[in-house]
Amino acid sequence: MSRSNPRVLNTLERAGGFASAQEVYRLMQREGQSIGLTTVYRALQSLVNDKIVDILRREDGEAIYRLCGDGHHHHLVCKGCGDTIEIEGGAVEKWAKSLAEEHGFRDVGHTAEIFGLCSKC
Amino acid sequence: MSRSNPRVLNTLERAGGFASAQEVYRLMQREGQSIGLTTVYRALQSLVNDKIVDILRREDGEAIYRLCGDGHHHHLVCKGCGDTIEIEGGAVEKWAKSLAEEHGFRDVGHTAEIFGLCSKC
DNA sequence: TATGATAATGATAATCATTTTCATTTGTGA
DNA sequence: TCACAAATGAAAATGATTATCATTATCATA
Repeated sequence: MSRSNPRVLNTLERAGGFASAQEVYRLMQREGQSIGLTTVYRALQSLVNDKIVDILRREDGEAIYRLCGDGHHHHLVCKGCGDTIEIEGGAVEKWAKSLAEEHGFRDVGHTAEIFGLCSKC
Repeated sequence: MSRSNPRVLNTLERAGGFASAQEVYRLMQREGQSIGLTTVYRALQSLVNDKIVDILRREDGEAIYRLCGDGHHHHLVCKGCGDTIEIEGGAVEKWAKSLAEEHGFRDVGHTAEIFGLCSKC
């Protein structure tokens, strides 16, 4: 029942490990890969089940899938052109962990994104 | 131009200060209040602009509106029961601001939420 | 009190991401 | 080759949110 289509995973990787289902689909289309939107959704969902990717939300509620595992990082996103810069967030990691422990939370994750207008926009 | 309809705010309060637009609308309907869905959305959006309520997301992406006190803060949310704790994020504020400036971004905002399982769940 | 400008309202239609349905294709083992 | 289960994807359904646009309420002023 492993629907973790390798082409989808590969595309997500090449997208910087950070993209929505629609974006993965459009990217594959543009590259001439033949795939259906449904399959993209199913593959991504399967990757989430297998804990290979993480799911979080954009400001408008659209789901974005993120390769998780070792290199945990955050993003600086331009609201104008959508350009994204990956950044390290050491301070945030510690902040999140200590606060969660302080309140007796376990199995803790966090999201932290910065958005604004880049110099070009 | 203040569209912060007081009936909507009042309903959100009575809903425990934590509900989606659809829920606020359905609640008002059930109570026999005559109001349109559009107005509910506009009123909630206006309350967000006025920083009277906060917007965050359910796991399925639906927006939930949340009465908040003054001041910018973040949330520690339980994935099990939905219980939410408001927290200060001094470290995060500085982190976001300095990183954004470093990359030449302006008009900057950020999100930072921590989620996990609380001690009860 | 009329009048008119402006803001507020809400029914309806449009949008957009996501999920369901279902028929078809593909892979695999007998 | 045959049969059968899993995978695929086109198209329709769903559900939240937003845009349109005509109508209605407000309110200052003539």
